[in-house]
Amino acid sequence: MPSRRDAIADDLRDRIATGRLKPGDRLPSEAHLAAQYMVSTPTLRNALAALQAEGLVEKVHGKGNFVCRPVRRITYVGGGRPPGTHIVDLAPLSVTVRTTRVRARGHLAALLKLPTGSPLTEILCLGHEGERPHSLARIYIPCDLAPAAALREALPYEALVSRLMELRPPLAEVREEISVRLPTQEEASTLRISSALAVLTITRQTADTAGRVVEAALLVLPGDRADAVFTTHHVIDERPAKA
Amino acid sequence: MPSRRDAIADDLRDRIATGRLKPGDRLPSEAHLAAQYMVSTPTLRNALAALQAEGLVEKVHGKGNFVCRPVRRITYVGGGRPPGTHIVDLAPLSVTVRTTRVRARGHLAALLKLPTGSPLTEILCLGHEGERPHSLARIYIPCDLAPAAALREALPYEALVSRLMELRPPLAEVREEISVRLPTQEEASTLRISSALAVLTITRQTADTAGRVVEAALLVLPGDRADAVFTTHHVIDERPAKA
DNA sequence: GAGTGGTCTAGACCACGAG
DNA sequence: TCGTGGTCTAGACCACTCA
Repeated sequence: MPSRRDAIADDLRDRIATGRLKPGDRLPSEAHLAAQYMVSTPTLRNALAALQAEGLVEKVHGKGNFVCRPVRRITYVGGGRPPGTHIVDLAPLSVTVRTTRVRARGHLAALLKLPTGSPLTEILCLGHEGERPHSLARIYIPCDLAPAAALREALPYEALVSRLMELRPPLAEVREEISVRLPTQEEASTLRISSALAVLTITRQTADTAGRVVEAALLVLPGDRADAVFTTHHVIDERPAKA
Repeated sequence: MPSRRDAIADDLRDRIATGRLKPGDRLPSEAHLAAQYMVSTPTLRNALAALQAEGLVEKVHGKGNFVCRPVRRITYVGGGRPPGTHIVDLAPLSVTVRTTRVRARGHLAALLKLPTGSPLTEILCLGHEGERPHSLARIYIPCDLAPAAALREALPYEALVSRLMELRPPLAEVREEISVRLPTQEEASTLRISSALAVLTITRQTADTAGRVVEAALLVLPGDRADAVFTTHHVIDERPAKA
């Protein structure tokens, strides 16, 4: 037997799917809905929490619950092909960039294969689509490969990427590790997502032909709208069936 | 000001992190904890729900709340290198396999680039580690490439994989699409995870040298213990800076 | 049957947003 | 100020597990 919470969530999902509730619409107040479904407020709120975790409904304190606009999906394309933006390749995208200098420590030092304390340039990117932020990237580069002076704050994102291309030796290997977790409180507020909405994280390690790690990137993408795609080409089987 | 729920969750997290609560331990009953923290049961349960979503605590109806054993992380290695298991490469792993015949429809047909209704062999894999299931894979192969007769139910997983290697033409391209979502109710119960724990899904499309899709795979991995890793090698820059 | 978690109720009080 | 959601309470009743 489905719980009332699930029944209500299903009904609301259906109302949204069939367009009886349209994107951007404000739902009736929780008290109203609770009366309508003849349940108590906590039960109704539980149902809404489910929809919220699915990214269907957005709660705004003091205003109400709103049907989320169907989000344009963000596709992260893996493998870091030399030319081309690599964070996200979608049109109406603005990226806020902030560059600072930090020092490698802990996990980051290991990722870059540098001793703790090595100076790094940190590039903080916040991708936007219209008003809504939708991706967060922290890129770390050893200072000698990207002196902060060469990456002025004022540089727009596109310029920054091509600047990096010039500065760095040709890339040879990209390793991308993907995992899922709940956002930190900071990430949730930066991305303006519910802290119950899981995020896709990509840890990217880029090495040059000599095997030196020239960049480490930590990307955080909201799980409700992010995909990652990897395409691997197998150049002709050189060693036919070894095992 | 942190809510009581968060304060309690933080405290319990800390108790687990510092080993005052050990993996496998049963927590005091909810009523007991509620009294201890001087909150009502719903509030305490909210705190536990947070830990549950993080995979730190497992609730067992009628028995109690238990600290999860630190899960061995599952690493999915992308790029489908010809030899080698591709779902998961960890040692104490048993896979339950079930083979059936189905017909392509909807999304699946598109994925395989086959007309709707085409006969397929479905291979259902459930990866285990000890008692606990930890990965779910549905693999679809056009029947002519893998006649069900050739893949008998009795085949263990390893044998099945090598059998497939023999049957199919050499693979040329693997496309893997990754996303995050909440598990379906069925997936949650099959994997024995909370339905609030996001899963990592991998949709893998494998094509042969002629561009024909020879396999589609839908993988579902619990978000609290699954990673995916992709390594891309850039063979020498053949076309130096096109754009 | 005793103890556990699962679900739900019918309120209370606070914090936020807008007029 | 008023309506909204955010949090919390102190119970009730049911379902499951285990002795």
